[in-house]
Amino acid sequence: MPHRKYERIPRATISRLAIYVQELEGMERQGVKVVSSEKLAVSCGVNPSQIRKDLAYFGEFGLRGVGYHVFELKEAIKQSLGLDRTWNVAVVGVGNLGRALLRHGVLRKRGFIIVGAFDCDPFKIGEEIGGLEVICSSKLPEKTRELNVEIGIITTPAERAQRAVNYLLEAGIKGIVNFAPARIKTPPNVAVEYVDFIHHLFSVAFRITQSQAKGLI
Amino acid sequence: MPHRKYERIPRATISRLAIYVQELEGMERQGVKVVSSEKLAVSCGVNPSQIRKDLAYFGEFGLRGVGYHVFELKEAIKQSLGLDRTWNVAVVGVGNLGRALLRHGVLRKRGFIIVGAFDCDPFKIGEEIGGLEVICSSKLPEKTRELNVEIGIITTPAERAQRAVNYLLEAGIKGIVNFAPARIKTPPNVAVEYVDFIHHLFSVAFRITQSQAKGLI
DNA sequence: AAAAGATTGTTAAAAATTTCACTATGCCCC
DNA sequence: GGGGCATAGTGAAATTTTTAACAATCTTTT
Ligand SMILES: NC(=O)c1ccc[n+]([C@@H]2O[C@H](COP(=O)([O-])OP(=O)(O)OC[C@H]3O[C@@H](n4cnc5c(N)ncnc54)[C@H](O)[C@@H]3O)[C@@H](O)[C@H]2O)c1
Ligand SMILES: NC(=O)c1ccc[n+]([C@@H]2O[C@H](COP(=O)([O-])OP(=O)(O)OC[C@H]3O[C@@H](n4cnc5c(N)ncnc54)[C@H](O)[C@@H]3O)[C@@H](O)[C@H]2O)c1
Repeated sequence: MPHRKYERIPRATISRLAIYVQELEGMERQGVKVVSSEKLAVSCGVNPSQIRKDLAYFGEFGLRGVGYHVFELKEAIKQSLGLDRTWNVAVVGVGNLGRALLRHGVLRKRGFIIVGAFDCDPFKIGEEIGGLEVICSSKLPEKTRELNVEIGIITTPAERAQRAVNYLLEAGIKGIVNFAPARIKTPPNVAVEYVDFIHHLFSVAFRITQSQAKGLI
Repeated sequence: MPHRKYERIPRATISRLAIYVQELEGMERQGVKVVSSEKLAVSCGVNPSQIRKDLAYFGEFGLRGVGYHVFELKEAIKQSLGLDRTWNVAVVGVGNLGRALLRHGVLRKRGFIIVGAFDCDPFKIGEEIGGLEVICSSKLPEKTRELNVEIGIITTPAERAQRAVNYLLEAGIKGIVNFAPARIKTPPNVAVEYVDFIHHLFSVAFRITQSQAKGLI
């Protein structure tokens, strides 16, 4: 079957593919060699058809009557997502969260190399964190280009997010992951994702409230 | 119109309501008193009908011909989400990320009070961070009940997440926000949310790859 | 006080996504 | 090598979610 390259791929599919990769890696560590859509579905908490459908957007990776080879499927998904290469990223805002990111190894392990760390606080500039020197954010456009940054990670306070984004846009950034709790304005050709952990707390609080309300009725 | 309390409310609606609150707070700071669904939609990046529909799940908050009163709408949404009260939360895993959360004021400002910080590392136990003493995670069930924790935040490494969750479940926790990149098993009456920032990086990488591929064709 | 203008709440239509059901295909055992 | 079993891939159906359209109603103007 030809790969459906021209079909629009649901956002939800991409986020599930990331979950599949995660679970496949777990299985790999446990020495599992082959897995069925049924089994993978259970461990990802989704419907088996959903998995098969999601994969069908990119090709055929399974063996009928058998299942999927864990390692191969993981590699195939990663390749489909564009993760069979490394990506240069920059962190803008070296506060509590920015530091946590710089110190955390998981990014590099996943192929996202932090090549720049920027802050506007003179006390932070020059400091070394996770093997990187903090650079003045006035040098953002220049350095972003120089370091060949493709993705920017915003960890400034909310009210500074747009300014930081503007600097990145100036340098022709292609994608942004925004941790600041503020919507940002970007041209349509820039991929933006929001990591909004407060929203998840809201959601949990709501669901608890709701299930308690239901219990009372 | 009666509130549609018995209708199932889409997950996506809840997450948008959180965005509305965010933007309404921004408008409030700028002194905006009244806003139309049209204007709010622009600043949230959604469709105006979507906003009116989302709000309709909970009641009527607007004034035809006028719009919504910013402060009142914000309060009404927060009340609908169960945020018109405080929630006791506990952080499990006081590493880079756990520390960032403990030091960050935004949680408290939103009504989520961190009442407990747990870690299994003997070198961390007893340390004071953000005004809280780090407690040994073996005391989790006991302390969780004692402190009346309702929501647990998991910031342990992925392979420890399930263990931490089990402790929380033992204590009858109602909701969990999991930052560790691992799916966790919980009974259906526990609300679980995943904050998976790597997924957002994956998504950005994919969208960049895709738009570049499109450009080449 | 009526008419015009604006904008909500709501119903209907459209679009997107998920799930189901079935067909095709591969492996294993006899 | 053929039959039975398992499971991927896929087209259709069901469901959910989003968008559009419009009647209801509030404010402002004349
Ligand atoms: N701390 C957390 O656990 C956490 C969790 C989720 C989201 N967030 C969000 O992430 C953001 C950062 O949180 P934090 O706790 O690290 O805050 P922080 O105040 O510790 O750090 C913010 C940093 O951004 C820098 N900064 C400000 N304006 C800048 C600019 N224009 N260019 C470059 N750097 C600039 C500041 O100097 C500071 O170092 C906030 O928006 C916060 O809401 C934080
Ligand atoms: N650092 C980041 O920026 C970042 C961002 C997103 C997600 N994460 C995820 O968050 C988690 C924590 O990241 P981190 O950088 O803080 O790691 P870390 O190694 O700095 O901290 C983990 C902490 O958990 C503690 N711990 C381990 N097992 C425990 C248990 N059973 N009970 C209680 N505490 C336990 C450890 O002692 C350690 O203090 C990881 O799963 C990571 O993938 C981190």
